[in-house]
Amino acid sequence: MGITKSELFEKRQNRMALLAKAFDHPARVAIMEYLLNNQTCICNDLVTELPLSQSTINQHLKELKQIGIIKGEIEGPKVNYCIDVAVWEEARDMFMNMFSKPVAANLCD
Amino acid sequence: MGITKSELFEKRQNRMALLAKAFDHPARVAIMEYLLNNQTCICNDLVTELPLSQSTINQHLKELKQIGIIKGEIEGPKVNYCIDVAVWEEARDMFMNMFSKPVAANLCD
DNA sequence: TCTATTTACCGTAATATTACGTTATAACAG
DNA sequence: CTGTTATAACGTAATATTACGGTAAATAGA
Repeated sequence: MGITKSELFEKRQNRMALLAKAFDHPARVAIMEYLLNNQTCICNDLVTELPLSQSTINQHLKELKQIGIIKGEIEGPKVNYCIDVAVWEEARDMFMNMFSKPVAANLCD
Repeated sequence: MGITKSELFEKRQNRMALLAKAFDHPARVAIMEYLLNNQTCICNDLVTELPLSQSTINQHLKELKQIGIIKGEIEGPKVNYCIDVAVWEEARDMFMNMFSKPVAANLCD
């Protein structure tokens, strides 16, 4: 994107924005869902599963790893990816907290 | 961004990615939180509240409106913004569903 | 009518994202 | 050693995002 002035917002708001990025692209939603259903995967599993090239999928894995919500363990020539439970739970708590706030009935129509 | 090949993913995954965009920038998190706490707001409230220019804030409001998670009602020279409850609940359901799936203990370290 | 308030829109610059092809590397089987 | 498989890394092009200043339009009130 352009420059995001993250220094001007609360730490918590920046953190939530970062974690939301794990879900803000359909490929990353698909990858997270795959990991939820299969515990682990290697890049090639996703290449078979998703209609994207290996390099594109690898880029999404890299971004998810950068966010911290997944981890990769090198195992010979492969890398085993899995969800980082601590970060996953942090994200869950943040979204739960956001969505647990009461919302008034539509006030403008 | 670059081109997102949304036609290649499930409708649900594209929908989730869209809704996640309401939270993938700290300014939008701040706007959503402001609306949760105050029910409604006008653009100028946010200009006072947030360290961003009016045009930038207006752009974020436009994006949130495009996502559908907020609505705007014209009232004289002002526009009253509020959360669209139906879309909010759709987002809540999607994230709840995502985070309700059991996550295996870390399988790679 | 004049003015202040409020918002929307335009243009711009800088930067990030998405996607792919290509190439490099590392482990393993034969 | 060679070929296969798996992944990462590099370069690129196209497009989206973020942010701002400036400007225009619309309403409310003096």
